[in-house]
Amino acid sequence: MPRPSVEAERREQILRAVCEVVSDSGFTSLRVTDVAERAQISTGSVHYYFETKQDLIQAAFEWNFARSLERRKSILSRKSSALDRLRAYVDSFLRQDAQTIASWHVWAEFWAAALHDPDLRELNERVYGKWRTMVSEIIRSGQAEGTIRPGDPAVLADTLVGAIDGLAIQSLLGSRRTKSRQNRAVFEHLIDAMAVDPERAHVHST
Amino acid sequence: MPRPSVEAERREQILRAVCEVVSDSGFTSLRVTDVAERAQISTGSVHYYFETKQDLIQAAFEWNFARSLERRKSILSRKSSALDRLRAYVDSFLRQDAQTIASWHVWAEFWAAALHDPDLRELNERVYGKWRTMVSEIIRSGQAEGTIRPGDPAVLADTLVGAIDGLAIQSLLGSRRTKSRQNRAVFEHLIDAMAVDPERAHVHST
Amino acid sequence: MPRPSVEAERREQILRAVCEVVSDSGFTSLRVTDVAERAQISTGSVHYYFETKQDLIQAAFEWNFARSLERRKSILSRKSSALDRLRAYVDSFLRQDAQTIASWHVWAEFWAAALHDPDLRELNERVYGKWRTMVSEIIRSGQAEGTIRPGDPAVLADTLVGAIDGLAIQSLLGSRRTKSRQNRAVFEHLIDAMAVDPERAHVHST
Amino acid sequence: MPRPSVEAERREQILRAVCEVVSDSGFTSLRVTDVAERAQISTGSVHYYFETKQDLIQAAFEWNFARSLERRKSILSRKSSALDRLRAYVDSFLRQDAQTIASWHVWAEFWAAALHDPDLRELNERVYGKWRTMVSEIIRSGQAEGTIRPGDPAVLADTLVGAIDGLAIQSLLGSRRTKSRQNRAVFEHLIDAMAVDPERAHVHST
DNA sequence: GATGAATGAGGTTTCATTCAT
DNA sequence: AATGAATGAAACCTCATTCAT
Repeated sequence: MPRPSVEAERREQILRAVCEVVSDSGFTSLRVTDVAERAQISTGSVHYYFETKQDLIQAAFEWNFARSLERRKSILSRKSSALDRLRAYVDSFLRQDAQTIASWHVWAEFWAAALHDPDLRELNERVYGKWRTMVSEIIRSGQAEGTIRPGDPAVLADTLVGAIDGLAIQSLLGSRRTKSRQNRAVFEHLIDAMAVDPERAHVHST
Repeated sequence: MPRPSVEAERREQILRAVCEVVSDSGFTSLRVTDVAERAQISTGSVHYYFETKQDLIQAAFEWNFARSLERRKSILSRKSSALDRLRAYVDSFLRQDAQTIASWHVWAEFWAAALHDPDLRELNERVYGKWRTMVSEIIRSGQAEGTIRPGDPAVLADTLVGAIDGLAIQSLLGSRRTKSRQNRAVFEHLIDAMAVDPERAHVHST
Repeated sequence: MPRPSVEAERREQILRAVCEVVSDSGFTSLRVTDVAERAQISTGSVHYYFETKQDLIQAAFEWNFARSLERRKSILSRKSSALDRLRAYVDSFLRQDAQTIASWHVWAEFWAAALHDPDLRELNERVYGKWRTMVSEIIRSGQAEGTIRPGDPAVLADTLVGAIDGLAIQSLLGSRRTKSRQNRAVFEHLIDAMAVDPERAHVHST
Repeated sequence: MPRPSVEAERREQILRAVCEVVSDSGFTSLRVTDVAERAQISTGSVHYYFETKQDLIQAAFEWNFARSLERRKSILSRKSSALDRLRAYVDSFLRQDAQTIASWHVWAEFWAAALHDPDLRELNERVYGKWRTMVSEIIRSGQAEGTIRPGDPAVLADTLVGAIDGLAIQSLLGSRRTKSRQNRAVFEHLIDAMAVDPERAHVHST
C-alpha cells in the first residue's frame, strides 16, 4: 500500500526540479525532459502528476512563491524594532546565496511569462499584495513606535518593494560582487531617509 | 550582400516587427513565422537578413534599446532645472502610451533572456551604464546648481533607476490605471526627498 | 533509453530501411521522411533512435558492411581448395541478385560520402583491411598447398579487390546482362593467372 | 558589342568552379551559391548560363570527362612501344598531383550520381567506351608487335580499367603515400603478366 | 549580360503528449 | 504508480529559382 504522502512528495520533487531548471537554463528553453531528468524520474511520471506543461509551470511558480514567503515569515514575528525588521526584510532579498539567487531567477522568468498569461498575472497580484502588506505593516508599526517618519505607508512600501525588484534584476545581470555592495548603499539610503532623526544619526556614525 | 539602402530599410522593418511580436505575445513563443507575417515578408527573407533566430533577437533588443535612448535624448539637452529634467526623465518611463508600454514589455523579456545569454548580458551592461550616467549627470548638475541635496550621485541614480524598473514591472502586470497613479506618488516622494528644502516645500504646496 | 530488446529490433528495422532507400533512390536525395515511410514508423521515431541524419547514415553504412561481411564468412571456413574459395569469394561479389546489387549501391554511395567525412573514411579503412586480409589469407594458404603461384599475397589481393570494386561500378552503371558475363571472364583470367600450371590447363580445357 | 567568346569563357569558368567545389566538398552538399562564390559571380549569373542545377551538374561532369580525355590523348600518339604506352596510360591515372586527384573525386561523385540518373548513365557508357577502346587498341597493337601476349584485348582492357578505378577509390580514401606505392606494384604485376617473356625478364631485372 | 533581393517549398529536428505495459 | 517507446505537429532553417533593375 502506498504511503499517503507519496503524491505530495513526488509533486514537491518535481516542482523543485522545475525551479532548478528554470534557474539554470531559463524558461524559454524549459523542456519536460529536463525536468524529468533533474527529478530523476521519467517524462511519463511528470505528466502523471501534472496534466500539461502549462499546469506544471503554474504550479512551480506558486511553489517558488510559497517558499519565498516561508523564508521571510520569521522576520515579521521578531521582537526587534520596526527599522531593524525592515532592514532584515530588505537584506533577505539582497543575499547572494544560491537559494536566493535561484529564486530571483525564477521571479524574473515569472514576470516575463506573466505578461502574457492571465493566470500568472493573477498569481502576481496575490504575491505582490503579500509583499506590500508585509512592508507597510512594518512601517505602520514603526510609525506607531515613533521610529519611522510619518507618510503614507503604502507609498513607502511601494518604493521599497519596487527598488528591491529593480535592483535585484541588475544584480542578477551584472557582476555579482560590486552590485551587491552598491545595492546595500541604496537601501541604507532609503531606509535612513525613513527613520526619524536620532536613529538616522546613530546609523551614520557606525 | 544586400545594397545598403534596401538593407537598412528591411532590417528596420524586421526588427520593428520582432519588437511588436515580443510585446504582444511574448518572447517564449516567438516564432520566425510571426515576425515574417508582421513584417509582411516571407520567413526566407527574415533569414536573408538575419542568419539565425538568435541573431534576430539580439539585434531586436539592441534596436529597442537604441530607440529607448533616442526618445530620451532631448530631455538631457533641455534648458530647464535639474529637478525638472529629472522629473521629465522619470515621467518618460511612466507614460502609458502604446509605444512606452511595448518597449517595457520588450525590456522585461530581455532581462529574462539575458540571464542565460552572455551576449545579451553584455548589452545590458552597456544599456544600464547609459541610464545610470544620464541620471547621475542630472543629479550632479543639480547639486552644482544647489537645487539637489548633496550625496553620492551614483547611489541616488541607482535608487531611481532601480525603482523605475521594479515599479514598471508591477505596472505592466497590474491593473493599468491604479498602478500608474501610485507610481507617480512614489517618484514624487523620491524626487522631493532629493530636493533642497525650499523647492521641496514648493512642490508639496502644489 | 529504450529497452535493449526493442531497441535492437527497431534499429535494425530502420537501418535496413536506410539501405533500401539509398539503394533505390541514392544518397544525395535521402530524406528522413523516406526512411520513416520505408520502415513504417514516424520521423519522430527515427530520431528517437538516431539523434541526427548524420548518425543514421554512419550507422547504416556500418550495418551494410557487417552484413556484407557476414555473407562471406562461410566461404572462408570451407574445406575446399584455396582456388575454389577464391572463386567463391569473387563470385559472391559478382552475383546479380537484389541483395548483392543493393549492397553495391550502398557501397558506391559510401565511397562518395567517405571522401568528405573522416569518420566514414575510418570505417572504410577497417572494411578494406578486412577484405584484403580475407583474400590474402586464402592466397597464402593456396601457396602453402602449392596450388597458387608464389608472389606477394598483398599485391595479388589488392589486384583482386581493386578489380572487383572497379568492375562492380561499371556493372551497376551498365547494362546488367552483358557486363556480368564480361566480368566473369575478367576474373577467370585473373585467377587462372594465379594458379600453378596444371590447374590452369584444367580450367582452360573446360 | 560583347566578344563572341564571352559565353564560352563564362561557361568554362562556372564548370571549373563546379568541379572544384565537388572535389573539395562533395556532391551531396553542392549548392549553387558555392559555385557562384568559387567562380566569383552571382547565383543569378550561374542560372543565366545553366537553366537548372541539374543541367549544371550534367555539364560539369561532361566537362570533367572532356578534360580527362584531353590529358591522355598525347599518350596514344606516342611512337614508343605498346607496353610503354600502356604503362604511361596507367601512370597518368595514378598520379598524385592536385589535378588528377580532383578529377578522381569528381569521378567518384559521378558514379554515385549516375546510379540514379539515366542521362548520367548514358554519359558513363560513352566515357567507358572511350577508355576501353583506348586500352584495347594499345593491347591490340602490342599483340601485333609481338610484345603483348595473345588473349582477348577486351578482357585484358576491362581488367586494367576496372583495377584502375577500384584502386583509385581506395587511394583517394586511404593514406596517400602508401597506397600510391602499393598501387604501382599491382599494375607492374598486371602489365608484366601481359608482356611476352623477354620483356618481362627485363623489367624484373631493373 | 549580370545582379542580388526575395521567395516558398521542403528538409531536419524538437518536444509535449499519449498509451500499452 | 510509473514507465518509456512512439508519435506528429510545428519549429527553424536551407536553397534552387525568379525577376525587376
